[in-house]
Amino acid sequence: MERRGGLSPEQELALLKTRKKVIEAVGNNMDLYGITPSTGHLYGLMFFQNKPMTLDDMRQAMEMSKTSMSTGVRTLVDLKMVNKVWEKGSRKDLYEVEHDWYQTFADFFSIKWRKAAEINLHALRKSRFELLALVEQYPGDEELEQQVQLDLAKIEEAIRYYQWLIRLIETLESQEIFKLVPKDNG
Amino acid sequence: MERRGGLSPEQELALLKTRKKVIEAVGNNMDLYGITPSTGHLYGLMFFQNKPMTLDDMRQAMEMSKTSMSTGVRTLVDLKMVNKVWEKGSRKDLYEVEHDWYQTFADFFSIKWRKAAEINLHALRKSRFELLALVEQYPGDEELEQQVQLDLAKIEEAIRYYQWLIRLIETLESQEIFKLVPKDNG
DNA sequence: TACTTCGTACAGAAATAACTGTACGTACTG
DNA sequence: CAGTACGTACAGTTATTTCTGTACGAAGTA
Repeated sequence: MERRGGLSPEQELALLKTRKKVIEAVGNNMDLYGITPSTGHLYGLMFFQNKPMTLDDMRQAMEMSKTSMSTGVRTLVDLKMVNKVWEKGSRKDLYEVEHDWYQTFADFFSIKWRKAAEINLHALRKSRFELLALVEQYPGDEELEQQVQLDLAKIEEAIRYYQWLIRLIETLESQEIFKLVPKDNG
Repeated sequence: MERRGGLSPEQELALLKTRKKVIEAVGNNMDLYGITPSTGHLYGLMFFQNKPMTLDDMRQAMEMSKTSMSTGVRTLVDLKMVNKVWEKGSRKDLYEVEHDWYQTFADFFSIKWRKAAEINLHALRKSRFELLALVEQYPGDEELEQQVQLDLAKIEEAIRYYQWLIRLIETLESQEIFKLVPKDNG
């Protein structure tokens, strides 16, 4: 029986077929991370690779341009889903997936959600300040005060929410979340 | 001083200007929820509305087609970010935002992330089953067993991760998360 | 029953995002 | 010092998504 890479063709085929289904399932749901389908597919491909990949490896496996691989892998590196690794003697950049998915999840929130929360929090606080100033500008104007109060109540509540969200993200960043929701199914 | 809706033009302008900045900040970051910018903007608009809106109200305020409002609001309703409300006497459908943002956050994970986690978990378990069957099909083939073992280890770890993720989402769904990460900044 | 009004399905147009090939800067190699 | 290999910026093309106008079914009204 002819063997390639230690496996018979049927065995290799069965392995690849099984991988493919997982790659597709995982890749399809990666839009939650704001990733395009093809970058998701690239990630899935790298997931089963047992050694770091170069851009040319990816290009060949994905049958796409090297430019696309470059931008796709950059997206994944920015999200810390993939790490750039060093191997002596190689001039090419090497990449491999971060296999700690708990960490990947935490990093995603740390990078994307935290940033959004901070931007919104800043806008809300500025808005609160401006509304309070507006009321002070027209002392005794009850109609104004009433209108402003409606907006202020919403803004205050939103501020509380974002503060909570940031605290939640911090429990992810500090690994404290695993004390609250343990990894093992105890 | 001329008054419209109880406020002077300058006051109204100041209020709208302040609102606009919040709407933009919030709307811009809504891509995290997989929502288009214009649907995000629609959400921001509705957020400051003090009464339920009809599709025609939205069309007018957004200066867009009614069809777009219909699809946009449907997206928001599907995500439970906006609720359809009933008002006697009105033939038109009325919508208002869900102001409990903690709930909105929890619903989002319940709807989107949980679904993705379950799909992936299913694919992974099926894959695990197939790989174990493959090994059984070729008893004593150490090379195969070794190769399969590499994939299996990754799959097992991924399964553990998704199980954890689903448990985390369940703490959101059950409000238990607020015991772990309290709303109030104690 | 005929006449409105409402929301949305659907097809085409407009806008946006993804992908490719070329070109170029950087860094090794001989 | 050429000469080569590498990664990516950039502009143009292709593909996808978003948005619009028309059309139509459902439900209310006279």
